[in-house]
Order: sequence, then C-alpha cells, then structure tokens
Amino acid sequence: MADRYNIRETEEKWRKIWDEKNVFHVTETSDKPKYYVLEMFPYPSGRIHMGHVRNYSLGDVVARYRTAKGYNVLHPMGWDAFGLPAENAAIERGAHPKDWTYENIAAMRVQMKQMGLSLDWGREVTTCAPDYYKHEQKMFLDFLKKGLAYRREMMVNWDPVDNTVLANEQVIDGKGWRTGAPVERRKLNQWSLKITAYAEDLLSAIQTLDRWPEKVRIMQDNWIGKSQGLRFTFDLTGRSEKLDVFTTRPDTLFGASFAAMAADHPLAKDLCAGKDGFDEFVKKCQAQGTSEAAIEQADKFGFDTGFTVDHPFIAGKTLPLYLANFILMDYGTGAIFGCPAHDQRDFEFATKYGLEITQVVAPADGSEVTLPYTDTGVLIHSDFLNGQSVDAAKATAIAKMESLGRGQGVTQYRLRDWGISRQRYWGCPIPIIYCESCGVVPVPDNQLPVELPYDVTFDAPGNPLERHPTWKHTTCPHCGKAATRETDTFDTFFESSWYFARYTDPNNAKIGFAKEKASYWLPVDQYIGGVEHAVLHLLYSRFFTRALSECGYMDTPEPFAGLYTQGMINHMTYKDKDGKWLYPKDVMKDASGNWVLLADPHSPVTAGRVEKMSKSKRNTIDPQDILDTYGADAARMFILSDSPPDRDLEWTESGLDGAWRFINRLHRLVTDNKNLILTAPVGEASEAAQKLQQKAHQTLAKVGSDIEAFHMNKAVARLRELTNMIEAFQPASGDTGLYREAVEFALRGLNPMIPHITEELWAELGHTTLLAQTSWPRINPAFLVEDSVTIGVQINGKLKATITLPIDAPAAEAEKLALSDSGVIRALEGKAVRKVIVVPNRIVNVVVG
RNA sequence: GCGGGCGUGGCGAAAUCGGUAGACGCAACGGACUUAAAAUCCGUAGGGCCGCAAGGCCUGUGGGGGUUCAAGUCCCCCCGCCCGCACCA
Repeated sequence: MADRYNIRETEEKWRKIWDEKNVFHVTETSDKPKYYVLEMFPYPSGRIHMGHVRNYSLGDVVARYRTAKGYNVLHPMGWDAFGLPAENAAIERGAHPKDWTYENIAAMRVQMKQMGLSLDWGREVTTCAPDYYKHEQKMFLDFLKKGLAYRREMMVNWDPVDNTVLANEQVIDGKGWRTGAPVERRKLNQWSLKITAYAEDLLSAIQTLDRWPEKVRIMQDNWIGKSQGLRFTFDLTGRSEKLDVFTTRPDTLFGASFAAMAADHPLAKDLCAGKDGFDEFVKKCQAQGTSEAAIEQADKFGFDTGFTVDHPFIAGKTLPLYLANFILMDYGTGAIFGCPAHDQRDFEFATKYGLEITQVVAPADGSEVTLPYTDTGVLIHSDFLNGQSVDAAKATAIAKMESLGRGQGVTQYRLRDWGISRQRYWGCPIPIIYCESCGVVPVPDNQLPVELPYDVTFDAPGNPLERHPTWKHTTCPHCGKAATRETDTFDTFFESSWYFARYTDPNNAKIGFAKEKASYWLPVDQYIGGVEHAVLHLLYSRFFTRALSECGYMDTPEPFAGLYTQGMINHMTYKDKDGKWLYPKDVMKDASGNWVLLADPHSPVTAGRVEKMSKSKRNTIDPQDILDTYGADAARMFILSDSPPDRDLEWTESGLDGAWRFINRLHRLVTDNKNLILTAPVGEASEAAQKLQQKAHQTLAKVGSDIEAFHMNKAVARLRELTNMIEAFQPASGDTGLYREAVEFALRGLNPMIPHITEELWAELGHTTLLAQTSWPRINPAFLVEDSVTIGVQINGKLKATITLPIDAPAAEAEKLALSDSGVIRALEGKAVRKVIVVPNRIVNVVVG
C-alpha cells in the first residue's frame, strides 16, 4: 500500500512543526478575548490510560476550536505529583518517590505529546517541585493569620503495626490493607482549614454556576447540607445532667416519644459505663458500616439507658433516653428526640421497642394516612400548635423555646472543616515549628520553602520524616532555642486546589501567581474531567478561591465558570477456560466467530459483560498500542464519535477501525483529486455544486454549535456526511471552485478532532500557513436558510406521503398539494375528510372520519 | 432508604418549543475487483406480511393507561439498569 497514508511519519512531522513554531504558546498581551480551557491534570502513574485520552481529546477539540474562533486560548498541562502511590512504589520496589515520580512524568509527557494536543508546554506545572509548593506553604501561613487554618483533634484510622494513619480506602473490613491488623480509631492533632466559614457562600453561589452539570451542583448542595432547625436542651429527670439536641422538625415536639444519643456521646459513657451490655452495644455500633446507605438499610437498634428526660412543653411527661445506632456524634449535637409518627427511622425504632406513637401532623384535606407520615400538613394533638401548618408550627415552636430561654433556632450544615494533615513523606511539608517555650511557630517567609529531604528510608514503619536523623530538628525562629518541625504534610487536594491559578503565571518565583495574570485568565472558561471529583476537588478549589481572595491573592468569585464531566470508558471482559481474566489483546475471534486465545486458537474464551476498564478485570487497552498502530487522529476520532461525551463509551476495535478507515478515505479523497481541487473553474457552477457549497456552510455552522454544546459525536457525524457528499460529487468544469471550498471546509471542520491529517492535507493543497492557526470559516448566513422543505402528509396521524414545497408556503397551498398526491388520494378513497391540519413547514395531517 | 440519571434496530447512537423515528457509524448480508486473501468500491437492511415486480398493508422507541388532529418527546402508574450518599435528626 504505497499510497497509504503514513501516520507515524506525518503525525510526528506536524507535531514537530507546531512545536518549533511555538504555535500554542500564549501570553496575556492580546487584543482577542481570552478563553481558558483546562482538563483535570493527571496523577503521574507512569502511563496514560483511555480515560486520559478521552479527557484530553475533548479539551483539545474545545481549545483548537476556540482558537480558530478567534480567542486567545490558554490550554496548559501539568502533574498532580504528590501522593500515596509514590510511597507504595518506594516500599514495594525500593524506588525513591521523587525519582519514581519524575520518571513517570517524563514517560507520560512523551505519551501526551504523541496525542498532538494543542498545549502550551511552557506552562507545565509539577506540584512536587519546591518551586511550586513553596507558594502553598506561604498560602497556608496566610490562612493561619486570617484564622482560616487551625489545629484541632480529629479521629483517624490508625494501623498499629505500620504505625501509620490509613486513608479510608486503605481500611478493608476494619483491617489495615497491608498489615491486616485491626484498625484503631485514634485522636490526633491535625491542621484544618475553615471551609465551614464559607458554607453559606459556597452553597448560594452554586446558583451562579449555570454552566455546570445539574448533577454536580446537586451533589455539592447535598454535601454542604444546609438545614434549619431548633437546638434545645432536655433536662434529665431528677438529675443535674442536660442533653442538647438538634431537630429539623420542632413542630413535632408534641409527638415526641423518646430521646436518643450516639453511642459515643460523652454523656453515654457517664450514664452507662459498667451497665450490662453497654460495651457490647458500643462495639456493635462501631462495627456497623459507616456509609449512609448502610445505616439507612441497617436494622435500627438501641440501648435503654434507664434514664428519662423531661418533655420541655408537657409538665410531668418524661421520655425514655436511649442510645441508638443511627445517631451520629458528628452531626448536630449527637442527640435527638424521636417522633415516630413522622420519621421513618424513629418509627422503626419505636415499633421495635414498643414506644408510643402519637400522630401530630395530619394532611390539610383531612384524608387518612398510614404512619409514618412525613409530608406536610396541619398540627393536631399539639396544644398551642394545633391548627398551624408545619412551617408555621416550626416557627412557633422555635419562638416559644427562645422565649423560655431553653433553645434557639439554628442553621446547621453537614459540611465539616477540611483536615489537611497527612502523616506521610511524599507531600508538601506543613511550615510549622514547635518550640517548647514559644509553642506553635509559623516558619518565617524567608525560610520558605521547607523542603522535603531526599535521604529518607522506607524500611521501617511510620513516617520517614519523623525518623529522619536531622530534618525535623531546627531552631525556634522566635527564641532561637532547639525546636522541631511539623512532620506532617498536606493532603494532596491542597496542591490541586490552586494549580489552575498557577498556570496563569507558572514561573513566578516570588508569589504563587501575579494577581493581574490571574485576573486576566480566570475563571477557567471550560473545565473538563471525571465526575469522581464532583465534590471534594471542586469544592476545595471553590473554597481556595475564596480564601485566597480574602488573603489578597486574587479577586475571582468562582474558579470554574464552565464544567463538563465525561463518562467512563468501558470494554468487554474476557475469561479463559479456568475463569482467569484476559487482556483484550490476548484474545481473538476465530473463523466461526468464537472467542479464542490468540496464542492458542483451540483454547476457548468466554466473553463477558461490558464493564468499566479496570486493571483487576484486565479489560484495558493501552493507549500507547493504539497511538503506535493507528495514530493519534484515529484514537481521537473514535473516542469523540459514537457516544455523547458525558455517557459511558464502549471501546471497540471495530469502532476504531471505522475511524481509521475514515482518515484514510479522507486522505485519498484529497490526494486522488488534488489536481481537480486545485483547477480554476471555467464557467458557471452547477446547481449540484451550489448544493454542495450550501451543505458545507450548513455543516460548519452546526459543527460549531455542536462543539460549543459538547455534542462531539454529532459534530463528527455531520462532518462524515459532508465528506460522503463530497466523495460522491463529480465536479464539472465550472464547479471546481466550490468543490475546493467544500473540501477545505471539511478539513477545517475536522481539524479540532483530527489535527494531524487535516494539517497534512491543508499543506497538500498548497497552503503555506498552518491550519492550526487558520480561523474558522466564515459562514454565509444565506446558506443556512433552505428555500424549500419536504414535509410529511399524514392521514389520521399516519404517514402516507411526503411533499416538497417552498419554505413558508401558505397553508392553503400545502393542503392543495397534499390532497393532490396520488398516494393520498388513493388512501382517502371512500373516506370523508373532516378536517385538514396544516402546520407550515412541518406537517399536513388529514383527519378522516 | 434518600438523591440523581437512563431505557430507541443485532450494537453505539440521531431525532425532544409534540409534527416524515432510526441521521452518522459498527457489525451483517449480496455483488465488483483479485489466482486467493487483505484493502477498496457498489448495493441491501427495524420487525412481520402480501406481491414476479413497481409497490402496498400491519406493527414498532422498557410495560400499562391518559391528553392531542398528531406522543420517543407531555401527564399518571409500573418494571429494569446505572451513579452518588460525609455514620442525613
């Protein structure tokens, strides 16, 4: 196949040219409007995966398209380079985290460059570099000054064998993943950021994020979890202890039949220590699943303390006090009152323990209800609340409590402050010094950065920084006496909470970024990434933007104006005859269409479900293999076609083949017809050529709006249609000008998706400027309006014929034409026409009776 | 359990201010080229039925009801699948 398109060589050639000409380099000095496209930066695991390919292909389409549309486009890339995998590699393979990380970055950079992305590599950011993290140490100290950072005691998962804190995902069935030792809950002093200070703002500003997926906005809303309610105090009957409770349903107080608190409530121990079954109950609570789903579906159970509390409004009435497994110490006050008639959990609990159930809310229309009834209504059996609506009764109950001085209306959030201390080596050191005389002392600015030492070992349990012979020993900046450094490092979400701002000024040695540059580029106009970051990363970044603004770094209300979350990449799974998972590249279809082993065609293979690509199921495709054999354009095109980007995509070899075939066809279309394309037209253009021209203009207009709406699959389909039409077109001597225009429109429309081949063919047609720097075609609006339209003719709603008539033709004309259609006449034979409905340019419907 | 989403040919999907369902592609089948294959090109195609054919009839967007001249699209009920959930007061 000598005339076959040589991908490797050609793609490589154009990447080199883009690189040499510095095509994707941008500055703030431009009179074009700015556009900031950002894909979530990768963790440098060593190799890119298909999720990356999808993410960056999407971003690159947006970046190249916006560039063509005349924007000054910032499209940067970097590395989220701190994190646990580097330490695991150190422990498992003896590699140093730093060396391992930098080697991975080098390898992945090569792969990413092979994708032909329009990135400004001059802005590459690596978060594990002291040049980067020194700025966030400064930010932390600024937060500290503003009271946005503080220390508090927090519960952690502690592995007693490794002497280390475990992340939640490192706890498997209550045991450490590596040691298998039962995990202890331990209290540690931890640095925290006061994200709760912005709870209200983070919540209300969600409304301004109108270019975010609704799904993500709802998740953030739920995460912040605002609720209004009443906080009040129960007196324990005949005792001095008091119990604070929080409720969102103060209106149901007269239906209260018990009070309950968390097993680890401080009062629980005071009241129940030594009681029969208490320890066992606490253990049972700790052993139960901690997820919301688990709690919701778990059986409700409790422990009767034997004490009672006094009802605040009903003199002489007492309520039994329980410990209950569905009460959480972290939320509200860790204690509630139960109203079984109007709460599902309370109902289950009361039924189980034979507690009274008093209905206090009834539907406004007086209809019968089955309990528990959680809808709104009017109050009954509730003394001074009787007859009030639920909302009014809530307000009345709160007012009454406040006037009695026993409680008050409060706003509660589920959001908790962000604990940022990690007992790990491969993270940014927290710039704090502990002095016996002066206490907690911030590291002075002129001593930043506090750098990670390189000479550490991973042969013993615990944090290497803690064991390092000299690193943590220093002197107190205040008194000069011997002191020790904080050995904890930042949560790695810290780095990713401001990297988007660093890209605007990546080489600034003095400060994280200059305010003017951040103001110019931010907010990110289009952020693209996986939905798995819908809450934490995005919320932390929103918080940082606020906190940094308060500290004078920037003045941007929100970091990401537009957000797009892509779907996952799935692939069929395969198992061999022994039930072991097989890689797709190790299987094939034999002559009769059965799956067999590539290495042994007699050995059958079972093909299973299409599932998310995962290492454990081995249903992964290595992008490197695809890039090497099919090239970047084919990989990009396939991953963009077929499925809408927010949906899961099934990766198939045949689909990829289809993209590959298209690229080769496009290549043949241009090279085989090159002379014809470049021949100057003689005489008038034919009607067919004008139709082709119109199609080209219409296509490009729609491709533009498709890309802006992230309908990449539709954009690809339309461009294929245009290409099909061009292929089928035989230009006459007067047509070559319009023929050329159509071919070039196709290349220009396809360029954001398949930049290499289109650049090659553009040059082939004699252009000396780069397609990557060519603006989007000017669309002639006259071509966007059709002069005729083909509409359906229905009889009683069923299609019988189609008619073609001028656009905006009068209804009478459409009716006349429809009724004169031979098919329609035949279908109407012997039937009485009752009515003819004509919707201009849409439909004619003949109603017969 | 709560919250969100989805369900259209053999497959991925188009079409949603209600107005010709299945664009585009994959797989399949038939044909051309070839000694043969690959590649490429041309053609067929939701399902069922009638017809030599041209063509025609019926049916069809998870299931059941409803609104409408007209429903994939709007309303009600049901079924199935997927995602999120910090131990929600």
